Amino acid sequence: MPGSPLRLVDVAAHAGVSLATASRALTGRDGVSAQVAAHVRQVASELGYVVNLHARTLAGGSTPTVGLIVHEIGDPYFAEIASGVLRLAGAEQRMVQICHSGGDPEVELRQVRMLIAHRVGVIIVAGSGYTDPALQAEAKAELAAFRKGGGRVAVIGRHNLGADAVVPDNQAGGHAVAEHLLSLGHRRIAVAAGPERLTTVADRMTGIAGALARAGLTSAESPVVRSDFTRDGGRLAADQILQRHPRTTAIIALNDVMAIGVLSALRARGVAVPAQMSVAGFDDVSVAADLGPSLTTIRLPMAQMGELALELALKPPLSRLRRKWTGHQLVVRESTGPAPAR
Amino acid sequence: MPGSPLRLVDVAAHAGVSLATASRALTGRDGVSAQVAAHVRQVASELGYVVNLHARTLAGGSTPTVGLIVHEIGDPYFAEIASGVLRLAGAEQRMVQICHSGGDPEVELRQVRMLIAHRVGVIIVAGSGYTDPALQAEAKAELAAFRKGGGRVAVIGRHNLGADAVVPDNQAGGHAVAEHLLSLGHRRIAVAAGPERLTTVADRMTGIAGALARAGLTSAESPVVRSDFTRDGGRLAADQILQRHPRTTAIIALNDVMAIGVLSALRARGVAVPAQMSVAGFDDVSVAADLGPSLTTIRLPMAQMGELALELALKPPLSRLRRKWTGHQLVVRESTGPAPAR
DNA sequence: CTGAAAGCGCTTACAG
DNA sequence: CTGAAAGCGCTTACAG
Repeated sequence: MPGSPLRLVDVAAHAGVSLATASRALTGRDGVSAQVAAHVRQVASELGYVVNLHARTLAGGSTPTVGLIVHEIGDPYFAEIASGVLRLAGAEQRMVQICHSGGDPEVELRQVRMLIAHRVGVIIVAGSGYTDPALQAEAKAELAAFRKGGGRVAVIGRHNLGADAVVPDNQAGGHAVAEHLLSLGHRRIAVAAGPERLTTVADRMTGIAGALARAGLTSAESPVVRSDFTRDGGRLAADQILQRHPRTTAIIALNDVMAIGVLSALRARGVAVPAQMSVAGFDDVSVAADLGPSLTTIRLPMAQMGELALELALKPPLSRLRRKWTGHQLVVRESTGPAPAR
Repeated sequence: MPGSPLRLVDVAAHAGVSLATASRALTGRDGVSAQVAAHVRQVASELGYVVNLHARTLAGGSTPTVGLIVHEIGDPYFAEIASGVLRLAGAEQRMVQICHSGGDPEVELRQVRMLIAHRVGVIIVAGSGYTDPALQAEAKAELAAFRKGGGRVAVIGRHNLGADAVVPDNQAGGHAVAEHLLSLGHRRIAVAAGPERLTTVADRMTGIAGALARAGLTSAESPVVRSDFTRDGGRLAADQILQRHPRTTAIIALNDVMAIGVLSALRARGVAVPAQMSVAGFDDVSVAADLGPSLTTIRLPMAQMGELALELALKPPLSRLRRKWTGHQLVVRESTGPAPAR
């Protein structure tokens, strides 16, 4: 029965109450007797009434729509986060608008503005923050105004956005992978890193560098090669490491997608993993277990992080900022092994 | 400068024209001189004006928002399709609302209704159709009414939804994988299939069955094991094949995600791929090349399919239905090899 | 607790 | 080509 959608007046008429009363009943406002409210809701659901979101929003009601900003939805890290957000949003009867930032603070700002202009009720920024707070200063100001107007915000990662945050265990995770490789006897450990400006990269590096320094490795023994946070970036980084740091016996890629690129480059060059070179990643995207060889990595609960972020945003705001740490877990698989004897 | 958003009246005042003229200028309606229109647009962009979508939609204007229904965004097949949709939508200044159907026709119907109730302008249904048209009859009726009201619809896959469609080359692709395995000398080829009611499954099966029958394989030599269209489904199917059809030398999984599960189960059981068992998938998700062993599969251009679907939906509707075939490509990698000698 | 009325920011006939 | 006015379907002060 896909007829022309019925309006709140229709529901009101059926229920024998005024438009105002019907509105109050359905929005859960008080100012209606519980009986009348229940009756109206009953009638509405029997009629299959669905509020016109645009009318509601225009009239100043709250908007249930969630805006989610990711770097790139085709990246499994973000796809899994989005999956968590969608799951919870579905249960809460909320729609989710997803947009790409490409990991570019300017695009991110544009998307934030777009979402605000479209009057979403909730904004979730996933993906890394930027080590230079200036890069997010404008977005922070926009979001502050948005919150003042009743909007809700949560971020995933260490951002400078002044919002409740789900914070991945990046530093501790970095420490853990590095310790793992050291314990296998590696003393020449290279890092395939993503862009320097990302806090995710910086934090993981901090954890790794701390562990390596404590073990007495010099910077010549633990070179860092910068590249993109993508599969191709991983390939490039691996090639550079092989060329410039030929004594390397282990590579830590700062995320799994890069690690996949690293493995691919090593295979192309005929370098056996882990016999000649150990490789570790970060995130534990769902395919990590199925790679050839399966990937040792740090597990982060991406889908849960997405749910948690939405949950945070939906809670009544506190005067102080909330911060939820995700925890992490070292998952040892085939791609890491003892350092080759020399 | 995140102040309170400015309205069209403000732009009109700045430009020295009436509200109506400003509206016509910005929506591209005619009834304004080109000069005035250009001036208004200039002023609007200088002021950073962004239309209030809800007011526009309520007033009867067209809604730029795109609704995208996928089975599950965490599945790389859908993540890659979504990536294509988001890319084009971004270029067209459109927001995309994504929701999960879980591959369940009832949920799909509910989501279609939700999107219509939320007055999106475009609906894209990705994921397989259902072999039983009755399962989509209601959704088809809803979408027909939606289109009559000016809404635009496109689907990806062979649906019974009466809409323009991007149709993956499922049957021809199925034929091609089967031929590939036959050419390698396999005569005991099992299929790890997804749910029977999905047209994607049916079409891929048809292609495979045709090739196998032409080669003279009996149904005992080419058993079909049904399971979920997931990694776990693939594991289960592989275990069953090993148990009940021990002479099998090749397994075709009806999508890559299942193939990943098959590879995983075979590894757990110590079955060498491709020495003892060849494995092929379907889709060529981006990790297929990096699995251990890398996966022979049929490549479908997922991201492009997403773009194409949105492109179709955005074109002026034709009286007849449009149908775009995707093409396919057999990608041979390490997971398939000659049938083992007996 | 309930209802009549104003108003949210647009678009679109309707006049000129 | 341009403008004044009605109306989209809600919510929310404002009266009662």
